[in-house]
Amino acid sequence: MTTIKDIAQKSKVSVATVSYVLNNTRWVHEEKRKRVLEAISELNYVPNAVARGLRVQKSKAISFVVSDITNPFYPDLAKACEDLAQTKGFTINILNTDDKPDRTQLALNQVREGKVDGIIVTSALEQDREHFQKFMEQGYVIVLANRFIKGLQVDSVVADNFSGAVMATNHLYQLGHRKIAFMPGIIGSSITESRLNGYLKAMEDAGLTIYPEWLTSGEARYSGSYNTTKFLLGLPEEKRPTAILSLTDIGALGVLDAATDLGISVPDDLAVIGFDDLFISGTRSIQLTTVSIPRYEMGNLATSLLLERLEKSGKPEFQEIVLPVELIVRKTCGKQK
Amino acid sequence: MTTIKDIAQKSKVSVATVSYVLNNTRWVHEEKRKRVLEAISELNYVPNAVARGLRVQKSKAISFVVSDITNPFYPDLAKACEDLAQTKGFTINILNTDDKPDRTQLALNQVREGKVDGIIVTSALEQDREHFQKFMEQGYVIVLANRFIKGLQVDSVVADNFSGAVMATNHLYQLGHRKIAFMPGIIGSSITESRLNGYLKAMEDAGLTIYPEWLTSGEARYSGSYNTTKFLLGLPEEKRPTAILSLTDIGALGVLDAATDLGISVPDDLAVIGFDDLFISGTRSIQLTTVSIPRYEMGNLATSLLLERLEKSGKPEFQEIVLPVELIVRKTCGKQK
DNA sequence: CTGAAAGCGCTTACAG
DNA sequence: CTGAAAGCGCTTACAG
Repeated sequence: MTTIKDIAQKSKVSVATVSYVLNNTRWVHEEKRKRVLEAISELNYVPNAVARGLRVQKSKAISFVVSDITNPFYPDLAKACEDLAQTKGFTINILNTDDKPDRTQLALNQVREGKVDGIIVTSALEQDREHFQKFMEQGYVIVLANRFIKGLQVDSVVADNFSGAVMATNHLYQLGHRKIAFMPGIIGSSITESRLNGYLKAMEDAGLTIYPEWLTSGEARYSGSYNTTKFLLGLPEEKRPTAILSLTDIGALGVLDAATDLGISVPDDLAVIGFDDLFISGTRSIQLTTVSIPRYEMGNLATSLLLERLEKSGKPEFQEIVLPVELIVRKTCGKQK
Repeated sequence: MTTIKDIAQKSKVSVATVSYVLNNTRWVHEEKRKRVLEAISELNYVPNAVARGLRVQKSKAISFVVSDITNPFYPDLAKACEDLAQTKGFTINILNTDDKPDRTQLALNQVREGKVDGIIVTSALEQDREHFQKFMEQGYVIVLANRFIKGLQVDSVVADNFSGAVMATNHLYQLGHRKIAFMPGIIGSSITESRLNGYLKAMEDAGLTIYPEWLTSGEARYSGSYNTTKFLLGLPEEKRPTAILSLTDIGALGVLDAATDLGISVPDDLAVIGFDDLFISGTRSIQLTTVSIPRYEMGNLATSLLLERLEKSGKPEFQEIVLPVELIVRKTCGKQK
């Protein structure tokens, strides 16, 4: 491995000078400068980032934590993060938590260990609150994206999930549906809560009744949604929903498949709406009506918030950004009944 | 920030001793040991990984490079990598190349800079050959997954793409198809090449003719495949394929949608087969016949190859693993004609 | 304009 | 069983 010392020797200057030309951080006599540059290219030298990091106490890396990168929702976020980070010379670490709090701790430790300078978490849960609180008190920087934690003072960028759920529910109502079920996701997630609240509000405003059986899911993935749908569609006539609002598009796929397997046709006998607007949802074979979440923008903003806070170590106001969402009407709700 | 020195002072031992209890690397008198442990938990100390990394010349991190994490094929690979890496205390960096060679260079530099110990690249291209060659000559470690580079001496784990294409083509042939088109992907990728060769071989063995127009794609994504399909289906009768073999499932979705938009029904008027067997492909609305690629296993093996090579610095034989694939027959090819 | 030297926070021979 | 000290490869006050 060739180091700065080798370059210094070969070009007959001090290591200091090499460092200065490397970083362009002070004027160096043209001739020396040239010698240094030559030595660098001859010896194929690339500076050691770890040594530099130790010295300047910065790693130029950030962690991006997701609950499951395998869920097509997250790669878009991660991509946005990497795209921006890369232009600033930052490297990005991915960490899957599977929504397990101890995995999130692992991510926090990456910054305590100095491996990364800051962290973006898209998988915040209510039970993380104290850990995050303490983490920030220790002076570390974190920004929340996608899911926030109520009342926690921290930078965050989320979608307007409440309004999204209201819009979706109203859409169903306007189409003539009166028995509208909502399938919540994991508890402790602000997404489940905001969307549930939006649904509840819209149902109440419409004077519709909600059967407790409708709110049992707790699992927004494909198979959980598939099973819940079979349960819902097996309910006695009066309680059997004519419309299902799924927490995610992936979940909605489970709803669709369960309906198919039950011989129930969508949208004629059942309306379904998802959340996210994944690429796949727009496909001719799916045509899912859904609430679109601006994922790329969310990842981008979260990253720029983090990078900003990393630059200026002051303690400016925390920013809580809420991104607007949009109802994308396609084919899974059908026409006016 | 609290350092090993603080712990040493507080517990009245040397920093060496602290280090030894931290790493459990030599026997320490029980009493001192206890004092150290107490100090650690009282001061909430966590060792600095960067300093350690500099000292031992290891970062305990690896890079995982993909062409585009947004393509649902890759997250499964990445997940496998992280799952395994995490159990060994390794952290993983994700880097998207968009199939641009200079981005790949960035990844190589991450290891030259000491940020990561090794690298798994799933997006190798023929034009990377020399860079990888030199990289390895410099003593750095790399393993190729998914795509390999012919003749390059390096650890690799890929799927048996050739056989997959043969199986797919034969399936179509047995169903009665005689005009079977193949839509290649990016050139320089071993995947395009192996699958193309498999297709060519099967077509030849069956004595079928191939029109050059059939091989024009060069784009395995959705929109490229969509457009190519429109082109193929617009060909004069004799050259118009009755079956299309897409390089990927995502591409096959484009084929499906183009057919739909053209009013051509699948599988009655057009058979389509993909590659990958993404989750979505098995869904009731898609039911895509496809060649399944064992992604998770591929990521897992690649990671364990890398980790192995990182441990034993000797130069054992390079391993070239080829994973078997499977034809998953679903609904997009229909019955015997 | 330039260099010698301290120091970032660790680990690990070396000596006792 | 334990400690003082060198050193990993850089950057950056400090002094000239």
